[in-house]
Amino acid sequence: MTETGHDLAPGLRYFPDYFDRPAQEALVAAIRQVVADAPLYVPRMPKTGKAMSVRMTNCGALGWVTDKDNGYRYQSTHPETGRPWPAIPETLLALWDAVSGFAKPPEACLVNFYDPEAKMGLHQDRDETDFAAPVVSVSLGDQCLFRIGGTSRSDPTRSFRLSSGDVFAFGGESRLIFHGVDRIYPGTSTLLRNPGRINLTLRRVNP
DNA sequence: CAGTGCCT
DNA sequence: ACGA
Repeated sequence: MTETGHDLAPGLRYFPDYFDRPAQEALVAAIRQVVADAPLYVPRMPKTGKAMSVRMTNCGALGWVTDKDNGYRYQSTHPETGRPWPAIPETLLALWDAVSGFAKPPEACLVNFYDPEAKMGLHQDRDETDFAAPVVSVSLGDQCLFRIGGTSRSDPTRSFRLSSGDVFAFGGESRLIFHGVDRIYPGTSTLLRNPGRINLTLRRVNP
């Protein structure tokens, strides 16, 4: 495992190619099982009801969801099936143990599927009740242009071209940084059957 | 403002 | 930069 910490803000950690190809394939198989149980759906913005460009699902005790009427929140059931979210795959729990430095396990794993046109605007992950634990993020499939700023929206930003198997963690002073995905580079990975990218985000929600 | 749509 |  390699960690590139240099030139990154305190609390930000980047592990390029954390997962090798066989591990990525195993992770994709596990995520396919999650999606078979908890289908991808289109999340909607609070108040406007505007569709986001990514499709989402979750695994874990809690999942991050958003809709027009109730906005951003965590809940224990899939918004369309009403069923509890499936368990977080073991590989991801092991990743959390290796990288988070946090004793308690993650409660939520948000699964975001980006097709080639999908984007995610700059935002903070701030719907958790406790920010002591880091957010741990895994990239699978096509490369993307990932942008990170600071804790204020107006802070300057830097961009990274993330590849399949890369892991990013934001903790400490960087737990609440703004971050987003500006573009997907279709055809840059053979991991998935279809062009696009999967992002997995592990979070601790409650203290 | 987890958005869009300009602009350079 | 916007207007929700």
